[in-house]
Amino acid sequence: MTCKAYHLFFRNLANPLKTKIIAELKGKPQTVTQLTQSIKEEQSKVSHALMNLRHCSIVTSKQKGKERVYSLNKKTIVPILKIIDKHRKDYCKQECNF
Amino acid sequence: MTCKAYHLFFRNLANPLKTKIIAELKGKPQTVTQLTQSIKEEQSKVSHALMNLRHCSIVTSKQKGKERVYSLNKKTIVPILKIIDKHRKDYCKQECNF
DNA sequence: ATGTCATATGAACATCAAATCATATGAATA
DNA sequence: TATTCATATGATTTGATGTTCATATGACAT
Repeated sequence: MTCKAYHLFFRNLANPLKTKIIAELKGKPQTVTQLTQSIKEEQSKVSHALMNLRHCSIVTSKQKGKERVYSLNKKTIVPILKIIDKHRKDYCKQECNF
Repeated sequence: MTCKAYHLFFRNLANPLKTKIIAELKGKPQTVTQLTQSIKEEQSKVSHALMNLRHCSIVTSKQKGKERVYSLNKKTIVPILKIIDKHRKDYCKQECNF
């Protein structure tokens, strides 16, 4: 089992910043600036994170004027999020608040 | 979204050693010694990895004489592995061999 | 063409997790 | 209870990953 891209994929779900972004994009597609505002993180952090997410096809982007709009690739992510929720219910106790 | 246990959970899937162990245990429950042999990794590495996996309820263990047998918590993991496979097919190209 | 807004990139640094190594615990058996 | 086999644990080193900051690119408007 040595699929680099595969491990990169899950590293995104192991990272608070990236899951914050995923959660935000679950609501609606957003530009980088919108994201930085809604999750209150620095622009370059967000851009770096989005780059990783894009490489793993977790998000897609399209140019719109001088902005770039990022969308969640729901096809792959939504089923995973469901399992996350289930697992959280089963095994995540009081220390959780998301 | 600040669930520590949740991110710990996915860190396991982001780690080659731990996914190797998961893949091995998919076949059948095994002792630590069996695992170290089948995946050819050091005992303490395997033990440390198993501890993490256990904390996240990805594996369970039961004592059997002086050995300890580890089993995969298939209820949670199998659906995730299915999504992994699908994602691999969709987005993982030639650089993958697992 | 220049300026401005939006985003991306690179390199240096900081942080955290994994590997390592030595040792401890625990169970069984003589 | 001393010994051996099996596994776990702790401390340290190492290595990878995220953060930061400064700067570059790119698109649009003037």
